Amino acid sequence: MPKVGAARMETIPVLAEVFREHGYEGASLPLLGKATGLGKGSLYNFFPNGKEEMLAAVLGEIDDWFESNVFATLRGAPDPACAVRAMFDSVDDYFHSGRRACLIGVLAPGDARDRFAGPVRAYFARWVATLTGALTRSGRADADAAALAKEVIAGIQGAPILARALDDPDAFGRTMARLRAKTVGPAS
Amino acid sequence: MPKVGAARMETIPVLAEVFREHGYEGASLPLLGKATGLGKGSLYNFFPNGKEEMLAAVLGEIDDWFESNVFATLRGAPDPACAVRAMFDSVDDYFHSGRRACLIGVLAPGDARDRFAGPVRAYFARWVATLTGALTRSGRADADAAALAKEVIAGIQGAPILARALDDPDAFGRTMARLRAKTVGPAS
DNA sequence: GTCTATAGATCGATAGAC
DNA sequence: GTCTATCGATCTATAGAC
Repeated sequence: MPKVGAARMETIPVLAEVFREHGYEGASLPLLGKATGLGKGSLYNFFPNGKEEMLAAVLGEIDDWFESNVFATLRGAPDPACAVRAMFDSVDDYFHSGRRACLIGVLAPGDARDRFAGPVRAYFARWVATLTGALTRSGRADADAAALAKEVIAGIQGAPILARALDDPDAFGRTMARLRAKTVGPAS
Repeated sequence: MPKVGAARMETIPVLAEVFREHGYEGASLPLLGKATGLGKGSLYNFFPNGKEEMLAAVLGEIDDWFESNVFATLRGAPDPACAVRAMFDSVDDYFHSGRRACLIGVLAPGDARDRFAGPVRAYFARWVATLTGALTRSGRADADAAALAKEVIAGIQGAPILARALDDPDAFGRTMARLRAKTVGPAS
């Protein structure tokens, strides 16, 4: 049962950035403490199970953010094409226009992959399903919608990797624009 | 100056798989030793600078592999569209049809990113440049070719992430097929 | 060239003062 | 609730026997 509390909640985005920039193994407790301004004692007070619980809290918050800002709109919007456009805007915002690394990609290796495979898989499965649904309602055939959804999400995952490797955030924006145009036409 | 030798060269692909599966921080010397069947002494004999030199050797071999199997063909082939199709075949082979993680994505976080940013950037820049060239020669306008190249490479980076997260290698193959069709038409 | 032993540093986690 | 002190484990890297 996770603890709740304003102080604890405020640390989660800070912890998230450390995991993003250093990976799970690389995010040491001194590093996490320095970023949050808390000592180890305080961190263990908020997260009794240590790093594993910190990352779980981070993933939970990411999940909530996407549920509120992306999935809910994709599912419920009266105009599915408009919802997909909003998804691209939210994603661009989330990845800081290509300057922010993808936490999920960072969790790919190591123990973290094994321990968090379930939540990560659920997150992507939900994204694929809701995007496929919106594309279907916007008039695409089922099989085409599913394949396009996966292609778009793969592109969204790969674009920050390429943009950061090239040190060219613009590469992210242009790839997003192309994916958007391919799914629901040019930006509204 | 890197050492050379058959025994050293044979360890490099093994080291590569460990880095892929565990990341740079997670690939401990006991793990690397277990995978190669060598003790720490032997590893340091081959790679006096330790893990950093091991990863440099791995990246160098990946670079050579792409240079020989992908970039050279993209640059020199008389039929550029055919060369792009060959690129997709090579990439599918390289990523073991979506079951293999991308080492570059794994290096995104941590010290490894800072230390190897130069080679990683050069690798992607070369890929973008050679693919853009081939697409241009196949008849696309310069700006379109450059943007499409980045979109394709971003998709190639993201597809293994999605496929592995969903535990669905087929998602990789289908995304590759869509990207291929978009650039040079359906498989020959 | 390959091994074992070990140094020196850092890690995650705990205990206990305040 | 936040801190410091500290434990035991693990890590990278080195030294030296064979």
